[in-house]
Amino acid sequence: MAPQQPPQPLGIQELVAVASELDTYTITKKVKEVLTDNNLGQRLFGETVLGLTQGSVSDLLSRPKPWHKLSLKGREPFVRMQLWLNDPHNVDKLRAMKKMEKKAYLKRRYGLLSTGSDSDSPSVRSECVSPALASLDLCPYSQAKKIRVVLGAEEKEELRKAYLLEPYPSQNTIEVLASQLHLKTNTVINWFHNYRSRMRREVLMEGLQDNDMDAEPHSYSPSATRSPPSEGEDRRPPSGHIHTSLPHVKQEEEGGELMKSSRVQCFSTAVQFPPLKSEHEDAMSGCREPHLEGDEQPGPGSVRRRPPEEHPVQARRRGGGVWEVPRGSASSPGLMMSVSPVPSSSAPISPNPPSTSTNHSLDPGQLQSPKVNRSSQRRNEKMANLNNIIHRLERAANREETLEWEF
DNA sequence: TCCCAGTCAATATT
DNA sequence: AATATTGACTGGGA
Repeated sequence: MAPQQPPQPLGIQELVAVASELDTYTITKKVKEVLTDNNLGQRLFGETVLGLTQGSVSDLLSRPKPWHKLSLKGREPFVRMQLWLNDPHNVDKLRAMKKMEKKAYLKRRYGLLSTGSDSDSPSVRSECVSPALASLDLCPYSQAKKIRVVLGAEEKEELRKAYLLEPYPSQNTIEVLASQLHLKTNTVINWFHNYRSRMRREVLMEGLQDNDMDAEPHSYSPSATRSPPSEGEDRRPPSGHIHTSLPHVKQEEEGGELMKSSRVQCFSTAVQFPPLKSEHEDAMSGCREPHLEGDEQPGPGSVRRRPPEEHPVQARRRGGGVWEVPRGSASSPGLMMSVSPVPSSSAPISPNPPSTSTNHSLDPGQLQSPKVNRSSQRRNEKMANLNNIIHRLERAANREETLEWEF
């Protein structure tokens, strides 16, 4: 479908490699803003621009990891986002794409041609009958949707407790847990992997935002126990430097630059990364400003449908359609994302050897290192503020309907 | 073989 | 309908 999407030969990777530090938080914030403002969904954006599925996009947008904590691969989506933000026609293209999808959908739906059967809208094609009974598989292709294991609240609670005691359970512990909870050992293993990983990220997020952001409680586990991974973590606050505000999407920036290297040609040459520091503020200048503005905006939904489903994943996977702005004219080899003098710790990830320490177990619940203190203090202030507002609202409301205001 | 970062994709929530 | 959550997988590194 994608209009002109020559697979986008790798190139991003090169870009990523030379990209200077990007402020992932600001980027995602901006992206969310643009998407909601224009009524564009994550699915469309993800599949078209990032080559990722909706769930991944949601995850990425809501809890971006700081640049220096990302691996090369992890940086890719952010580079794409930045590229997209810099593309003056980003929204138009996405809209066009949306329109095309809709058209295609209608076509299928009402058989304006295609192989009739309107029955296909959402994922039909799985005449394979119910995933459940109806034969375990049989269906040549569809391996009967894999049934998703859903851990019960109780099980999760147990696992969490176990995690607090042993973030890195031994094979034996795992076995015990598995049998105790009646789960497959793999499920337990996966759970620990996922939990550790998400917990880690959660902590990163705290350090990152904390600054602006509203007092939204973004806690990983809905229910109780939250345990900040006590790992050594060298976490640093936000990706510190980097200007706080991205240039408004469509704003021309000065110089043209682009890479025209034979294979990187796929990128909109006109685009360029934001004026990342470079200039003079070089090294540390950081500190984001307290800018906070409302982000998020309820974007009333609109047309949307399920993907045509070619092949679930594969289809788009392949750079399915990453923007590319032909325009090869005026180009100057420079990449733009200035490879700032200080690639910051070029190291993608900070290895924090978990293994070594066994003393992970501490009651995460409370103890917080000074670093966390600052943020929690801030949070408390915000909380207090919110409570205050709520309180006043309540009082105001009470004047009218006393009852309904039970919180 | 173990861990992790990234993702997918089925479900849950909004 | 759109977005968020989360168990399972994949590919890399040590």
